[in-house]
Amino acid sequence: MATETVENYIKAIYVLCRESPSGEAGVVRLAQEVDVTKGTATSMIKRLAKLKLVKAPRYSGITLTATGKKVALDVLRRHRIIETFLVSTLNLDWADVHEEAERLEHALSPRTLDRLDEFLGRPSTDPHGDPIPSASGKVSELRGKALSAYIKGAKVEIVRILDQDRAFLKFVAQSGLKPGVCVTVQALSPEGDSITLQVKRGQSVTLSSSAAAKILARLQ
Amino acid sequence: MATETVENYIKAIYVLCRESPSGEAGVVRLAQEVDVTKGTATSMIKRLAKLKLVKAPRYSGITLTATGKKVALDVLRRHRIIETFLVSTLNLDWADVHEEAERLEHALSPRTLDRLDEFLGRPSTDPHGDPIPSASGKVSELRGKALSAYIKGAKVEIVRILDQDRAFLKFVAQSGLKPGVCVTVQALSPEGDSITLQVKRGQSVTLSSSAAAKILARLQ
DNA sequence: CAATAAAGTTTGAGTCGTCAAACTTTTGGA
DNA sequence: TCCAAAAGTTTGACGACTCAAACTTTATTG
Repeated sequence: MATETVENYIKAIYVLCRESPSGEAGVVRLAQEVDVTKGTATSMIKRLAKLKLVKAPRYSGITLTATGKKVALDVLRRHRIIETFLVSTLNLDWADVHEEAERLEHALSPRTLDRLDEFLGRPSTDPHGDPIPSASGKVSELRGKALSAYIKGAKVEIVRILDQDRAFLKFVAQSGLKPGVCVTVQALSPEGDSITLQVKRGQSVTLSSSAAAKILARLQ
Repeated sequence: MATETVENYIKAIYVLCRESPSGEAGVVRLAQEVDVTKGTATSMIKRLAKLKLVKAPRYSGITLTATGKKVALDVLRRHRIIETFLVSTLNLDWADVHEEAERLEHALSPRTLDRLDEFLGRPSTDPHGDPIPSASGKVSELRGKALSAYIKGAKVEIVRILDQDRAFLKFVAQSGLKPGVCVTVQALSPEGDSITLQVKRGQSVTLSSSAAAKILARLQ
């Protein structure tokens, strides 16, 4: 069984690979993500390579092996089920649950996880709209385009927020932009680099396009 | 903040002190409890003493300081609330939840714990009948005498099982002796060193008196 | 294309928690 | 009372994880 630290590295590598266009993770970003120095990250990567969880040619990008990917999806599944529980059952704040799940995800047996999943009604996404991998390790990474990609007048449903940063989530929630909410694109300002949304009658929000890029939505 | 390992040692010391007539814990028993060698236990005790969590004069008994006791009760509170959740909400087996709670208890923030406690309706005991310390660190260790202390014909209610061993709990549950259940003492056999209980009409169980000593009950 | 910045690696050292094995102190009978 | 067994301690070593700082390789850009 992978140690807690190993699981955290693997999860971070998975996320970084998703984010990067090349599909590879870098040492410096990884070190940031798991909050260690780059030297530490390098030496851990060596261990992960020895464990056959990652492929990491010297001075080159890091990728997960099939085994590594399995571990990552398993951790992610645990993480997202826990987040769902914390929000929908314990009514914890949407923006606060990430750190909490971060700790709990390593302490849950498969059996308890399954019971929790059952209790929650086998949800397919977590409160941020992130898809929950199946027990067998499948994820549907589809659904939605960035808000910034829609045209004026488009009526869309928010489906996912691509950022776990507390401050950002707090802002998003305050603006009423949780997954499931429907909004209309009211104005696009390429000069101002911003987008204005109507959330409800009489309530509208303006987002920078970098913020809008981290919010996925789909038509209607 | 105390590390996970430290918390485990403190919890074990607390439990051992309760059990022992002298109110002190010994190194060998402690080592058994946390599953390390006695040398390891000794060196950890030194660290705990440096942290002012225990008092441990050389070659003598271990006791918790006031701070240590606070830590112990805090861990115990987390442990027991989690056990309650696992049994009453997730319907996990009574006998299985101890190990699970053992891992989860270290990963729960105070806020989440409080929400969980609230969700469960602020229970005063866990599924084994063990009292849940209050958030401020109070426990009511009262309630009940060992089954073996009652006389023939006594009608009693099971209130607590003093053993977390899976096999024992499994047996106890199978016999229908969970906390809350009422039984009648049918026979006492000092020669056979056993006690026979009537659980329901037509169903009775015989326990060794050592087993009966680990089951607490109260009259009527 | 050279020089410098950025990315990545290595080295030496430290902490935490652990073990096995040798050792010392305490204790409970014969 | 004495002495083995039990309880407790010490020692030296190791694995997991970390850091700081020196170092090497790759990327960037003027």
